[in-house]
Amino acid sequence: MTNAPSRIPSAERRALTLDAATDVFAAHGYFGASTDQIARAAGISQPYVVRMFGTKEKLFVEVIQRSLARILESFRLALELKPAAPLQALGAAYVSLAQAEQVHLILLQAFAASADPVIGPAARAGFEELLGFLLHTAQLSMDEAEAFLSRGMLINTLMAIDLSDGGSTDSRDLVDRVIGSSA
Amino acid sequence: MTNAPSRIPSAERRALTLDAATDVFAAHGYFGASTDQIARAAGISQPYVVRMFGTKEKLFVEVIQRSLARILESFRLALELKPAAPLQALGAAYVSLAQAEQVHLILLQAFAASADPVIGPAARAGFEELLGFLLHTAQLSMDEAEAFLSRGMLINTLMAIDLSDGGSTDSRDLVDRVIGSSA
DNA sequence: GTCTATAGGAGGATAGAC
DNA sequence: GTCTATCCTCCTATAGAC
Repeated sequence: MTNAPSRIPSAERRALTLDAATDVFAAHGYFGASTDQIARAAGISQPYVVRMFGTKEKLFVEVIQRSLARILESFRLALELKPAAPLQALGAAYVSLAQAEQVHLILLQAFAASADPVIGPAARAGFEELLGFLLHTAQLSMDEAEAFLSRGMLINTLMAIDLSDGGSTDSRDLVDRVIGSSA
Repeated sequence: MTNAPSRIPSAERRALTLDAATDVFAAHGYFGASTDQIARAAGISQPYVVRMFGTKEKLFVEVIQRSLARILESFRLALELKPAAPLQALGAAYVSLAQAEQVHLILLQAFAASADPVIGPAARAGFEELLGFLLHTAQLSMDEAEAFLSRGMLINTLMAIDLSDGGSTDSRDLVDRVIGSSA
C-alpha cells in the first residue's frame, strides 16, 4: 500500500494552508504559533509550509490580509442586503463572520504583534482600510465609526478570553448584550 | 576595579524586574518576549530572572496581576477625586495610566495569550474583576460599563498599533477623539 | 508538488560557584 | 543575592531526493 502524498493544485493547497494557519495563529498568536503546528493542521510537512510562503512572517501577513478581505467582503454584502440600517447590518455580519472563521482573533493577534517591523505596518494598514471603508463606503459618521469599532474591539476581547464559560453572572450578561444581541 | 553585582533587597529587585518585564511583555507579548530581553532591561542576568519567578509564565501572570491592581487603584482614586462624573474620571485615569505605564498593552497581550492554560484563567479573572469593580464599586449601569469597556478596548488597540504616526487624516481624527479627548 | 533529513540558532531552565 | 556555564528542547529555514 503506497502512501503517496496527495497531490493537489497549488492554489487550493495555499488556500487550505491559509485556513490552517488562520486557526493556529488565532489561537496562539504570531510568536506562539509554530510552522509545525500549522503544517500538522494542514496535513502537510513543516518545510512545505515554509516553502510555500517563504517565511512564517510572510505567511502571517497573508493571513491578516486575507482575513481583512473577508471582513470587507462580508461588510459589502451586508450593506447591499440591508442598506437602511448599516450599523446593525455590519455588526451582525462581523459577529457571524467571527464565529464562522477566526477573523476577529487574527485582528487581535495582529494588533498584539504590532511591534514587529513587518507585522506592525500590515496591522496598521488593515485598520486604516477598515476605517476608510466605514467612513467612505458605508458612509458612517465619525461618531458611528468610533462606536462601531469600539464595540468590535470589545467583541474581539470577549471572544478571545471566552468569557461565556464559567464566568460570573455579570460576565454572562455582558457577553449576551455584546455578542448575543447581534448574532 | 572590582565590578561586583549591586546587591539590593529582594523586594526592590522584584519590583524593578516586574517593571522591566512589563515593558518587554507589553511590546512583544508573552511568547515574543524572552527572559533574556527582560533580564537585560532589568540589568541582571537571565537565570536570575527565572530564579526569582520560577518560570516565565509565572512572571507574566504576576505582571498581569500587578497591572490590574494599578488600574483598580487609580480608578479608586479617580472616583474619590471626582465622584460627580465617574465615567469621565475613570476614562481619564485609564488613559493617563496607560501612557505612563504600559498597563493597556499588558491587558491586550494577556487577552491575546488567553489560549494558554495558565494565562487564560488569569486574563479572565482580571477582566471579571474589572467588570465587577465598574458595576459594583463605581456603580455604573451595565450600559455604562459596556460603553466604558468598549472604549477601553479601542484605546488599547489604537495605542498598540501606534496609529498616530504616519496615518491618514481619518486615523488621526479617530485617535484624537478617543485618546486625546480624555488625556 | 511534496517529502525526509538536518543545519543552525534561540530560548527556558538547572547546577553550582561566589 | 547574583553570576557564569551549560544543557536540552524547540523551531525556522535550507538542501536535496522523489
